[in-house]
Amino acid sequence: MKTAVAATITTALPAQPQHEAPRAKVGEKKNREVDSDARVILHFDYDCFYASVIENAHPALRTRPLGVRQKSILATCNYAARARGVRKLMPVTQARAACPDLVVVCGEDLAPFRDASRRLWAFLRGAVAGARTERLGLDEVFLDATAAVAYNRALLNPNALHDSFFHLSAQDPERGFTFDATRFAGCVHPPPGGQGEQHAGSGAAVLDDPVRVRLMLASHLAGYLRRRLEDDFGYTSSGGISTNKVLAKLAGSINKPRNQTTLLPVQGEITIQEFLDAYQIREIPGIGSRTSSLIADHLFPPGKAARAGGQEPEQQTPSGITVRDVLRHPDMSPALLNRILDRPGAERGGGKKIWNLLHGVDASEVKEAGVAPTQISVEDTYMARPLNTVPEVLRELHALATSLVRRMRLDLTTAAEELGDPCSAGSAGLPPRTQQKRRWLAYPKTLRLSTYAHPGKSGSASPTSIPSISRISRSQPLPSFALDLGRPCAEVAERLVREALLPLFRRLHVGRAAGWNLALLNVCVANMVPVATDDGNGGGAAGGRDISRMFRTQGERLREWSAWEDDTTTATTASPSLSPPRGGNGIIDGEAEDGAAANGGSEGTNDVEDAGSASAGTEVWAADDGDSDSDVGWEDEDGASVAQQRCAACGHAVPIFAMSAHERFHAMGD
DNA sequence: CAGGGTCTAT
DNA sequence: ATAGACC
Repeated sequence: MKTAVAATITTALPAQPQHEAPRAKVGEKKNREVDSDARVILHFDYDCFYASVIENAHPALRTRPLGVRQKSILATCNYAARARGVRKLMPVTQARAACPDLVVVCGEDLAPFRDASRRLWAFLRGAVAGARTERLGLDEVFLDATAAVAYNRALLNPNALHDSFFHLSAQDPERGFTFDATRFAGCVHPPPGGQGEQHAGSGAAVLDDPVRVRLMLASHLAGYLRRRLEDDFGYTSSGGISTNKVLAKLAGSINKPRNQTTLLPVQGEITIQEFLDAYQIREIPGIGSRTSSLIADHLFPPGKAARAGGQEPEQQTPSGITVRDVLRHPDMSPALLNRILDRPGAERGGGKKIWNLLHGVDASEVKEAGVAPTQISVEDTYMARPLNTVPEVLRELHALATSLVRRMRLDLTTAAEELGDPCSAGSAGLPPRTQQKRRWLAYPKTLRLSTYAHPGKSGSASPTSIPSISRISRSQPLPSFALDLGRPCAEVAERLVREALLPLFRRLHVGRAAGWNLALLNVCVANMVPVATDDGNGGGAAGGRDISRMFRTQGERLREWSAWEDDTTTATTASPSLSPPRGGNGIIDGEAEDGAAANGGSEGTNDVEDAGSASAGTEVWAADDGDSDSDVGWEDEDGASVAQQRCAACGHAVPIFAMSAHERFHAMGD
């Protein structure tokens, strides 16, 4: 049946062009590596992610200006706060000055963010058969939808474009959504209407340009996925749709909160290049601060004439140098960039890579990440009061080691499914009180300790531009007792400190017995070795995702889509609900405790005082927990109210989609 | 500045 | 094994 549907529609369509000629590209004659527009890449960026996680756990905060604090700065803030002048990375004091009733929540424990990120990612990776997904940090995801888009393009019926159906799986024809193929979903850049552009509405005319059709289809896919992220999980996002990663990401930033943009490369380089030209080079993903300043310094040597903008000698940070400035520079070429960027440790084809990025060319693939991380690290900074004595260092090492061991157990183990033991068949109710048996998915071979000395004190370096003399590290094999699941985290951690971390510390700081002025400690495990499993593929890196490889070649994609193995198992097991075995606090408690803790001394005080005297902080928490309702009703865009449930634990009214997140926070606090 | 994380080059 | 660059 399923195949019948597909086959019918397929044969009703004219055969696909065997190969679409790649557009001519900058530097095409030199090099074949320039990417054709063959791919379709989506980029998702969850709007102010940390703040959204907090809001989902405490919906009453949604309507209030909210900032998420890490140490003394705001890691992020919601849009209500931004409307009142609060910005990302703004010092807390400054933010409070700008917005006195700002609600500030501590975001130093990343566990809730990590958890939310993983669930959203699990959804995205299971949503589109044959797609590969890559996570960038906690709040961004790339999705290579080339195969799915090709499949759906072949199924398009030119006579019923308004009533199209996007298939998310070739196996299950029911899985998908309807859409209007005569238009794009969301915004398009450059905006329609310019140049000699046809209006998109005119029937099959739209189908003429293959790249355009693919991106149109992809825009609907992105729109659908974003809607589900919002409706099912409570997370709004910004989406970018284009033909490679760098363009997709840039596209997504054009229309920021809760919107999406499809970047059309179709009018040839001119459009794309004009679009890119105005960006400061630092804003191009893949061009970091180091590269930017090397280029800026070369083009406009410091101490010489002012720049095009005629600005004052600003910080060298944003540099003001635009893509156009670089590309218009006399003699500019990949080779010149290579020379500019050449330094010990520099990437080999570095100049060419930057050159390509500046032209919107990016051949890098969307890398499907493994289930297990390749590295786990835990760190804390001590800018306000650097560490100088052995007892201080020991105390911090112990704290770090404890959370490291906890993280290892959380992220590197999985519930052990006893293969020959169907005892656990009644799995709905786990055996009460018994520890869930866990098994290592992968284990780290290496333990590393890094430190870095306070820049301002005694170790004089120019604090502004060069963070060069920063981290130093030593590593050694991870002792095997670290993998002992039978002992409490704290016990393992203690032994780890004594037998491994302290020796590493001595190796790092030979000579001085004290007085290191340490502003940072980082403990890390790395070099993960996948543990073999019975299911045929190693539990680690690429496990189980090889199948997506099958969809890469154009010629075979249809057949492969039809041959797609049932992916429902992967989809459902992809969202592991590891119950957090943490004894920690909810975020709110964490904030209160943070302020009261003896630990920091310096930065906690502000929060406590503010919370106590200034109305904002505590009031909200109190109202949030106890008083069930001054609650502003939940409304969606049109003002219709959103279905809510009462939380059994706290009685708070919570939108249904947010309930699971809300409950998790209770679970963590208890 | 924060707290992580990934990849690359020696 | 260690550092650097990017996010």
